[in-house]
Amino acid sequence: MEKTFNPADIEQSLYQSWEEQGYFSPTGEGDGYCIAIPPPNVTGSLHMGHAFQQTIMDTLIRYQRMQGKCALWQAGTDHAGIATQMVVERKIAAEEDKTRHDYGRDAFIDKIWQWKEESGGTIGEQMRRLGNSIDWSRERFTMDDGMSEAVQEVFVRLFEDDLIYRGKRLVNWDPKFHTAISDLEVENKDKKGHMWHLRYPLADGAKTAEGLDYLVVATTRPETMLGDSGVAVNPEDPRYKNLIGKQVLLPLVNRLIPIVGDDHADMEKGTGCVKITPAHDFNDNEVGKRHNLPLINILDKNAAILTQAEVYNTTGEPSDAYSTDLPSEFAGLDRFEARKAIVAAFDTLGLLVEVKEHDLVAPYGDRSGVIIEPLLTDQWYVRAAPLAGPAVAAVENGDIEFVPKQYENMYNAWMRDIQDWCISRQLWWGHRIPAWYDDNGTVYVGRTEAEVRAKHSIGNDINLRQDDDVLDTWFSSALWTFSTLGWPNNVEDLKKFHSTDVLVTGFDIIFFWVARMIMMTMHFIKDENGKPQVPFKKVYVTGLIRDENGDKMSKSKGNVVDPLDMIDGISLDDLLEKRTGNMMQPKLAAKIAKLTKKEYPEGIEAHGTDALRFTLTSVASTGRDISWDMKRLDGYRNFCNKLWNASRYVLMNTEDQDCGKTNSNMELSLADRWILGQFQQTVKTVHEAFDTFRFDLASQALYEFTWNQFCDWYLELTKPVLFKGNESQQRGTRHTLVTVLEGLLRLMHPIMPFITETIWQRVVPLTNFAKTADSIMVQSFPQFDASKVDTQAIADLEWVKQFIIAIRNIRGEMDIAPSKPLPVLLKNVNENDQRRLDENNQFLSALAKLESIEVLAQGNEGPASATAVVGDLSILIPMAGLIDKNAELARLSKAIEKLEKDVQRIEGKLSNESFVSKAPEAVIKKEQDKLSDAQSALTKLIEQKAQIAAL
RNA sequence: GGACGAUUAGCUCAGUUGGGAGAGCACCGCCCUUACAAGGCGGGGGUCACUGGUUCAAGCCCAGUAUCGUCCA
Repeated sequence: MEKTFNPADIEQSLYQSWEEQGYFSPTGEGDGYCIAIPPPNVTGSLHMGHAFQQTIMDTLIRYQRMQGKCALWQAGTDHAGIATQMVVERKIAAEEDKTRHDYGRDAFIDKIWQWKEESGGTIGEQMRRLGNSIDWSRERFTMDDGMSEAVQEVFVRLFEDDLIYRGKRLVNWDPKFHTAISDLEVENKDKKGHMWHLRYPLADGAKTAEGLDYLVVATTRPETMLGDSGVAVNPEDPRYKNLIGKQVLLPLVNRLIPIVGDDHADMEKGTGCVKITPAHDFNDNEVGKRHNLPLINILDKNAAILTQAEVYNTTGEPSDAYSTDLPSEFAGLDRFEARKAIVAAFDTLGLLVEVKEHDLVAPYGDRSGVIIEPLLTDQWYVRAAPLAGPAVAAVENGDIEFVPKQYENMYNAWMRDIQDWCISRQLWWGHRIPAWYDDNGTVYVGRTEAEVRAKHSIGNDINLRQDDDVLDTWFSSALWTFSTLGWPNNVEDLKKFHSTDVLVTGFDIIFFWVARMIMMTMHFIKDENGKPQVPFKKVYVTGLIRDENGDKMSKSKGNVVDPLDMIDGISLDDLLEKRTGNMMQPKLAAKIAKLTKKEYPEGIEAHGTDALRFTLTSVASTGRDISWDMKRLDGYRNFCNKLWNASRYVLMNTEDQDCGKTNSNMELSLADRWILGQFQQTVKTVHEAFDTFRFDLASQALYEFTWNQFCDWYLELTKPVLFKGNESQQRGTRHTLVTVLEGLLRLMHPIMPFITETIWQRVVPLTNFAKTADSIMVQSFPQFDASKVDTQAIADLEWVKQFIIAIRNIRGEMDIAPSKPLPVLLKNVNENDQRRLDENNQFLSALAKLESIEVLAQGNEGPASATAVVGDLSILIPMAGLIDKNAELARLSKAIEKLEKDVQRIEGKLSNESFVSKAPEAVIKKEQDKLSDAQSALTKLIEQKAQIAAL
């Protein structure tokens, strides 16, 4: 073996061979166990969130596979409507200077498929680098034939069940992408803006209570006044209530619009008068509905002012309630240009009362980054409320469980007042809506045009045109668990693997995806008794991985760390290029470069996949966010190296030697019996941790055992046996070495697949382990065996450790070279001590580096010595020529002080009457034992100090 | 404004029916001891955000305050 662990040498070839051997396929004899991956965006590349969640999924899958389950990790990607369309649009713009319209819809879609063939596999390749044991033969894509069929089927059935409808509604319109988006895709951000106070003259000589012939409305969006169809005042407002039913003459457009009384107008706020623009504001839309105000649309799909307005009644039918004329000077102006122009026009007319600074909340498209415009359009909706009922119940009754539990609150809160889901998108890339219109605009829904014609007896002479729109990508994602398993055609896998067992995901998509999957799945997938099936039994919610300062990682901040760069390493220059290469703004690039140089002056070293995975599991505690710490990754890389070298030691001492595989004539040392027991405890802890999704505790237990028990103590304890023991002792220890290491590797494998496989291949032939195939990943997972926990051995070895540590402590504090063998004298040796001494002389001498051990006769105080206490036993190291008197006095004083504090504290506790009378007996006993131990040690040290002081 | 979460060593974080404050990294001292210097041995370091309450006993339970974060309005 190499002297240092070099992950790059082993990872890729190992992965390839696993994949070729078909080890990722569900072949186990046991029950089905399935995890459906949250499908990454097909245009995406691997980020830390993926690495985090996928490490957890792979750990779970590998664990369950080794537990004998028929384990399937179902993977794939989603088609990411907007994102993918944009990528390809940018590509044809750059390469051919063409737009998608130059191509036309069909040719453009061909172009996207072509792009997908060439570049859609990127993230899959990256996922392989993580060691993910995904059954790639079952990889799915939300636009593939089977899934498209599922989408179509679901749409049609929901429509037939009256759970999908079409309507002209106000939607969140993205003026950059020219599509509607759902509520969830809107981010509301605080922003500094203005509040304009505009004067609206009253019509027909009406006057306010104060005798004014105008109203003043306050608005943050003056440009929308072109679409006003009313003014609202509070019905209780003494200033204006007499005006309800009267009209104002809308300036610039000279439109007579009514004054209505509505609670929406807040007397305390602004001027108390609110202009109502039902076609461009969600609140106004509600007010308009209540008062039957027409909707006047004044914006086109770019959010620029129309030449002619569109007027509709409240049911969305075209209306001639108002003229469609608009002032020509604003036509074609972008909404923000129009704002300036309209404010200027009001000013000119003397109708601008005042402009105030105002904090407002503006809606932004989460992908486009532009301000969303409420716009009146025809869209398709899923009726959410009926679907939400069973979905809420499933979480309530425990069919679905969130881990950690508190996320159930978040889920419930959202589900309680769930809004209908706008599912149509004005894009080309996606599942085209299976709806057709005749020339009268009547809509027919069906799987194909032929089906529609047949069902509704529409002859071929009648023209039918399919809806141009596609479905929201999340619509297909909502079917993920069952459509990937073959629904609606093949139900075999569905039987075996559905409901899936765990969903591992981030809290940020609980609404987008988790909730919708639950609703859709429960509506469509029923068990043999007709009971709705849940898509997954558990939802393990992870936190976000943030940068070292706790900031969210984002490209524009330039603080993104690529997991592959942690695996392979990257130079500073390459990292700078990666972070600033495609920046539009040079200023930002300079800032990012500076930050990067500061954070990673030497770039990033290679750490390997196993170290990355171990780091990720070790920070996976309870669903909270994680500030990424590169130092921790370094630490776990060192851990890999430690394991590597420990294995190197084991192999050096066992390969080509008799490890007791056939010869059972062997003697186990105390250390052997001890480490076997410690290993069992670790097995137990790891099981418990995995079963409760506490990957951090699993990692911690593995780390603690491997480094602090196996390496620091056990391997050292094998040296005296291997170097000086007899045949059967050596055989026993070799046997234990390979047995424990082999088991440990299997125990660690779910978290660290590569290093464990590599070492295991070398170790397993030396053991009696009956392997079932030629890879660690399909072997059985270690099971806890209480019979192998030898409590006597554990107690004895703890004593041995205490003894050794006591001497090392004196060595360390007294600056005695580790190479200097020490003579040791012992006082107060009881029977048990004597037995332990006799049995472990060799261990003690070797690990504490002793020249001799001598038990002093009763009453013999011994020479002036440095002293330590283990139980009743006093350990003396003669000072002569070795130890400075004052140094030893200082050391003793320190130890005495510490003990005195302990004694004082415990005495205080025990002398407290109410403690003694009320605390459980076990607790009191423990305190009493602690006290007598401390007192006894204290007495010994005080005596010792006096003796030395007297010298 | 409402809900939830967080606040523990210099940093990143554990702390599971309330009963001895922990880990990794960083820090200090000694050591190239035949698995490992990406190492070994030893050591220092915390008013568990604050205030009050319950209890024999509070990092943990309760109430309030502060700061930060997230979601919702």
